[in-house]
Amino acid sequence: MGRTPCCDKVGLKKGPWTPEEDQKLLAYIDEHGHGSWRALPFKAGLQRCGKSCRLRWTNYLRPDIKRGKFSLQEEQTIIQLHALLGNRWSAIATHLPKRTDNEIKNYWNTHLKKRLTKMGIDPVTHKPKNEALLSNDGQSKNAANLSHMAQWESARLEAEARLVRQSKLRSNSNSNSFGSLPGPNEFTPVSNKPVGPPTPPRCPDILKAWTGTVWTNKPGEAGGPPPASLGCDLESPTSTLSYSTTGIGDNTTGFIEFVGNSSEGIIGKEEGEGNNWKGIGNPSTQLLEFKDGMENSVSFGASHDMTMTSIEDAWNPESLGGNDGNVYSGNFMNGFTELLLNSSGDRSVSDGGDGESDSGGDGGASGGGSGSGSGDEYSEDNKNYWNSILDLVNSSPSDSPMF
DNA sequence: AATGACCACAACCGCCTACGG
DNA sequence: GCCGTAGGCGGTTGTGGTCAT
Repeated sequence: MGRTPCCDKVGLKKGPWTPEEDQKLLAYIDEHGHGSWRALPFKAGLQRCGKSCRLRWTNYLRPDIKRGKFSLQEEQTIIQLHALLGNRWSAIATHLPKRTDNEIKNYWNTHLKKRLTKMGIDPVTHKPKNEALLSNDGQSKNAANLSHMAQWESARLEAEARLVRQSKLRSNSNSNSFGSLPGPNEFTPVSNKPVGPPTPPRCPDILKAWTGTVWTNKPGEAGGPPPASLGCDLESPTSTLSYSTTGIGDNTTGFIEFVGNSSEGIIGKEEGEGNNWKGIGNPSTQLLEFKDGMENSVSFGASHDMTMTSIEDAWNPESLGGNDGNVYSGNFMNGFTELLLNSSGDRSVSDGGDGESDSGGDGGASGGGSGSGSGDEYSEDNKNYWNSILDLVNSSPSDSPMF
């Protein structure tokens, strides 16, 4: 409040960086690390404020930044994560290695947002634009469920970020060489301030849990979850998940419990605004409980490889509006991606060569989002859209850096 | 060729939070 | 507990490039 901007000092340069300035900044950080950003400009001989230097470094000069066009998969990931997290660009960026939050934000605002709008999908809610006109019943129920899920994942990411911070604080044994590159938002080459090892992007566990809810069979079987090699194959062999609920969205209590063996500590948030986080346990048995205002509660742990027990009520096919008992009946590349790309009209699928045909059927927001149509169509569109998002999580290739 | 509209992206601004004294 | 500082985050603006007329 009322703090003077760091760039108010007379004589400090603003605006685009010159190659010379870039060179100075690079050379200085390469040799000394950035240390205190405030002191850096003077030491490096730059007529810039520290904040400007930091931004230039994190958004442009950092050696682990990938520049250029976003791949199809990156686009999918951004959309899917945005549907879950909203405009939390830094959180989204943690799932897109080598991309900065600023870059993702810009790309969203200039490309993806428009594309979704074109499709007739509200880029904020990721729902069909005039869904508000639709009747309630099952659809709003579904939306409520999805909203809940998004809340969970959002809260989980928040907790995960805390975990990272804590582990960074604990860690004091790693150098800051440029050789091993951490995630985009974790690169902190401070010479005298060791940082933790780069943490690989982690699987959004809760999404797996969501998708898991509709697996009716065992892994590998038809209707069952994909084998570990297809999803996130994270090493936490003793992790378990138990879940019981009488329905998300009603006033009874749902409960998920993750028990893991991660070596990381316990994280938790207590007494949020309307949401309560509770950290329970020790490094070998972690529990994180989330309660929302509706007395639903979910517990997370920093663990993976969950085993689902009972969850039908929350995420059975009916609650998602499916009739065939299989939410994953659509192939993502043939569904959501095509839907997206077709509507964009300015891109072509270049990888894999699939997904170019089969435009009929349940093609989601067909017709470029005409904005008219029956409630049933919207119901289908909405369903397909979200299913595709969930599908993406589920169908990420094993070598995907994202999940 | 000139000009204006539009687009893409780098950079800035202001607020918030964590942290140390 | 209070205060000041540093750093992070998300929204917005500025600027250069491209396209259409």
